[in-house]
Amino acid sequence: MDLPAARFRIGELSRRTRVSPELLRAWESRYGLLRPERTSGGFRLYSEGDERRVRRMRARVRSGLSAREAASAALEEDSSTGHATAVSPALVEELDAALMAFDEPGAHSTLDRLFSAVSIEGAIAQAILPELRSIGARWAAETVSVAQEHFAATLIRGRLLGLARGWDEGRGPRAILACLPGEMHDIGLISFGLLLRSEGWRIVYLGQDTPLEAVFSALERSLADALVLASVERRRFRRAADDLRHVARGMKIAIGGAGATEAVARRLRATLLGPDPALGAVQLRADISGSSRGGTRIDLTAPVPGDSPA
Amino acid sequence: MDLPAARFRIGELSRRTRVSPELLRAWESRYGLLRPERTSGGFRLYSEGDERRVRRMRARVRSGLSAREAASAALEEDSSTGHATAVSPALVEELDAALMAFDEPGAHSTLDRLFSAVSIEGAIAQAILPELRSIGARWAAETVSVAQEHFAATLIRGRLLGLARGWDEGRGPRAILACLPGEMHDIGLISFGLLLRSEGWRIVYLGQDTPLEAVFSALERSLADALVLASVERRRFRRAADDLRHVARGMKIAIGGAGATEAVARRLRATLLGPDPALGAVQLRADISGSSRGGTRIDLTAPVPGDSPA
DNA sequence: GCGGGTGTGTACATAGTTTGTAGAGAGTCG
DNA sequence: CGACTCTCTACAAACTATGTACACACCCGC
Repeated sequence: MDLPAARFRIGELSRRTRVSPELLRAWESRYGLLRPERTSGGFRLYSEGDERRVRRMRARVRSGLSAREAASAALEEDSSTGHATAVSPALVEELDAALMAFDEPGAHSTLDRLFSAVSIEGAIAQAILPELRSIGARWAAETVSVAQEHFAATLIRGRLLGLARGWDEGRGPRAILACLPGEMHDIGLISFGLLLRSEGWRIVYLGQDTPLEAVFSALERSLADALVLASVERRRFRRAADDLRHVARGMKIAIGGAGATEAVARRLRATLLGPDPALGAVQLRADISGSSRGGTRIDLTAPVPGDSPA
Repeated sequence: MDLPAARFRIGELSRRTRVSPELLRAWESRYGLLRPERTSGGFRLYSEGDERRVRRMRARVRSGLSAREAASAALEEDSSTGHATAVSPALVEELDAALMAFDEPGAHSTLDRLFSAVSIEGAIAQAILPELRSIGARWAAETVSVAQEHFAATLIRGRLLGLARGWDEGRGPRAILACLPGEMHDIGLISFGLLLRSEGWRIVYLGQDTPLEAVFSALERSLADALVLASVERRRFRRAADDLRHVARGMKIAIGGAGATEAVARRLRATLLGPDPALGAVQLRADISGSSRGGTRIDLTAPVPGDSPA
């Protein structure tokens, strides 16, 4: 993972983080956020670590902190936690072993270490979702029992929900997340919400099996920038489509989960989210700021065939 | 995700607490409610502790105290960390107000205080279950909307699941808890689990919609002393009865939820749990140690008509 | 009931702070 | 040479501090 330390200049950092070069320099001189190397001619040379620090700073600012406080938080977090960027495969194996053995304390303690070793988002994207996908695959191949699958999904859902606090605070754009009526598979959607949150969004999470009435009510209240709907079954989208269509006008809608197809997306004038939640979060941000272009699908609801098995 | 001591300015505090900046300053100068740090330029910098204090103040004001008394109460509560044994009705009212107003941060902060004021079990038995029952009643009377009910149930389920850690550790008797296949109403069962846990039991929690296969698998592994099954619908018990009957031999079974009737209990040779989880926990302990006496029914799954509404 | 005092939330004017952005002029890189 | 970057300065918008004023409700003694 330590590649030969790629270095890039301010324009590149600006493009990657969507923070203007002027502002990057201001953050450096005012708050000491960055301490880039220099070329012999004096150009700044940044590393990926700098990029992460900028992202953290930006997320804090979006969550309502002043620039100065955001910078000091981003710097502090930098030094305090020796956050690795990659999850050790051993840890994922350990998680899998605990889940397969119905070892609840073991699984929780592994998850504790996972979350303290890397960011929550990293843990989700690099360990939890891959593990769930792996379980799903083995379940399909019948090398994992229904009981094991159910245990793993229930434990992980509880853990993720425990992380879902203060979702709606701060200042970023706001997304409303809901599973369609009848849909109980919510692990993918919760993961997506956590990743979106780390991108600076505020989340209004409506959960499993959300009555459309609750969706409308949330829309009326919350000045949302986007509505994200998920279901593994296409018929749920079809059933809800008519009611949702007249919402689609003023509102950016995104749909995900195995039931979300291109046809449904066209019908609702919605963005079709791809199978990778991390990419999906970026995609949604891009969509909001203008260009609408369907990328890969996000598998919002089915990292495990039955995360709430039927 | 817990940021290191984030400090924020008055506008952010205002947004978080929904109290105007003018009023925050007035509360500070008039009652000394807050004592924020200052930037070099003189801007106030608040902490999360300040935020909590404002929320407490606001809650007291809403419940009828004068501003001056509310402030002194909020300040006092700050210093006294002593565990009360009874939940203050004001706190329950505050929880209700936050839930009905879709105020997620407010609800979480009220729950935080609830849990820190009394034990988790006390909070559940004295505040959360009554509140859920009250919402259920008002939902039936149509003074609470589907959206409100769904919001409250989803938030509280997430919170309770977050408490469900290390359930299976220790040395007490062990109970396996599961909702029958298809059954999604699990808030009552989780509450029951938490109360049972506080009675010293170890809990194996299988969750919503548990395949019978997962139940059997857990039984084989765990040397359990009791099996607790819940459903709001009688047909789920009927459907599962045959498969469960031959389990009933070596195992103490208890059933609860609106679908659990005396007839079903007789058929499964199970104990019928009453509507009050706290009593139910005591009852189950008594049953295990010998005498089997059905008391009142535990409403394991329906403190809210649709805690996972369909 | 009725004036006057009090408690409380809100509004405003004026001054100062914070922060993102912009431009000039010179230098660097490929 | 063109595109990019450097430093320094400036500036405007948004926010905040302070102090004062005001509207309204409530309570009190009469």
